[in-house]
Amino acid sequence: MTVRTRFAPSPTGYLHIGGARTALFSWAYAKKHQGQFILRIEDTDVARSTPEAVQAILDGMHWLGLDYDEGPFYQMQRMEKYKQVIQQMLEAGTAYYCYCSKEELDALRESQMQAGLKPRYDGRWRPETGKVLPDAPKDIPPVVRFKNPMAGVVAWDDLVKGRIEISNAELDDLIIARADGTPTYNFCVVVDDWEMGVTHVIRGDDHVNNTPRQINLLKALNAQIPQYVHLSMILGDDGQKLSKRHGAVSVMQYDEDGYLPEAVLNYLARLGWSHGDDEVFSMAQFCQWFDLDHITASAAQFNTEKLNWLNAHYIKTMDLERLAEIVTPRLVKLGAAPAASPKLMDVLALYRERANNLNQLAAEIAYFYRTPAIHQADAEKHITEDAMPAIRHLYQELLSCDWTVEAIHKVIQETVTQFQLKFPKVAMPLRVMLTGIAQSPSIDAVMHLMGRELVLYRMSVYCKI
RNA sequence: GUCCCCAUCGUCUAGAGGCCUAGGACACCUCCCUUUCACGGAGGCGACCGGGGUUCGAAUCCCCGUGGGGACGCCA
Repeated sequence: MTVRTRFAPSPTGYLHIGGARTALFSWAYAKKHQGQFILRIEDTDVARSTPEAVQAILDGMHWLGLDYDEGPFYQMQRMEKYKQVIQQMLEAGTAYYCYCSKEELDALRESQMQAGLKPRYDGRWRPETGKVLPDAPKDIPPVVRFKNPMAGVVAWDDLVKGRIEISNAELDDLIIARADGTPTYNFCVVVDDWEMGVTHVIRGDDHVNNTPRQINLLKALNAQIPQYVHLSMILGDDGQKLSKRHGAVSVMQYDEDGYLPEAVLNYLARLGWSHGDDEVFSMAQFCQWFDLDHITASAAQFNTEKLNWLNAHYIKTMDLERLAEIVTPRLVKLGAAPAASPKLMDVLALYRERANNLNQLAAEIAYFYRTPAIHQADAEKHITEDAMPAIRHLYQELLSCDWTVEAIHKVIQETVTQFQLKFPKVAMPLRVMLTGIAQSPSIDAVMHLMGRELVLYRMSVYCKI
């Protein structure tokens, strides 16, 4: 039997980091077993679902490169199927109409909570042999409830958490169709997973409580029960639960913040899963290695610093041409359109090991393509009167020396020697004049990249020549 | 409240009863490299939640406790 997994987000917000990891694991598991990965949009909550959220999820998946073999399927487009199954269940007696009003149910829940009980539907409209049901009120449109077994336990061997058993006494008759006829989440999931032949349900562990209900539903439909894989949640950097109000950001925000998708993916892959001591690996490698046995059952705290490290690693090692492509728009945003000279790829080759995100990288090289912003404190500290004679001399020498890193270095060295200074005494003011700040790669390499004309121009501003 | 889940360095984790004096990675600290900042290299700091069992032997298995989390919707 081929493996079929799915990612089934509800379009009520963007794709966040937890959802992304769930999608990644589902995707990888399908890839690993040459199976299919299905994308299904669970949009039955019409009030909260939006087309913008659908697009945001699609964008997030695309940015991460999580491609799907089937879908996206939209549950709202599958209404006929659901209604058909509900009708069958009604006829088979595995579901029934319930005429309780919302107010009635709220009151019931309230009183049960008061009494210290688990709030549950009390089965007042559940048909039972020998039981007399009240007359159906004409003014209340009924919901449809599933007739959950009263006795026994539901059990499954969760591929992450191990065996989980829940007593049916803990469960109540859940609503599978609202008063307006639209089916509800647990029911749609069951019908879809069944019909789409999903073999492994990989999802967040906030769904473990839904699993026994879904299994009962599946059994009532005589459907095959899939394997369940419940992933524990991802906590924020501060150890707190991620929520819309607190720290849960769109994966697209990572793009905006200068992260590479391969870094985010690699980071996520290692969050809650491991392969010995391996930390850095490609998605191709991940798909070969990925297994359910090494998924952690406990919650994992997100660590931005480790993500930064991975991001830096990928910036340092990725294809230069692609790096240039990605950095260009970020430079433009800073008002520094990359020009013909110096070649962006050459600049990046020298600078990329210094940055751990793309925005920072763009900001660091911007002065090649626009006037540098002079850092006042650095300027005051390094561009001092006693350094100026040497700088002026150097300016003259640079007018005509060979324009190679070695030649430039030699000229600076000779100047330093001639004026009996330490190397930094000349290099630091030079650095600030050319770049605006006191940190840069090797100054001769920077000058070489910058070109004679620009170097002399920026020096001249200070040399009063 | 009821049910369910979880528990190794600050963080992500390795660990399937002896290989554990508990390994790796991020972060942090020191040193080296160096012309500044980085990168890189070499070291260092640092953990099995507590208590009982089982066993010749427990981070690993069992029980209890504690702590954390989740679920209890005509949301998904």
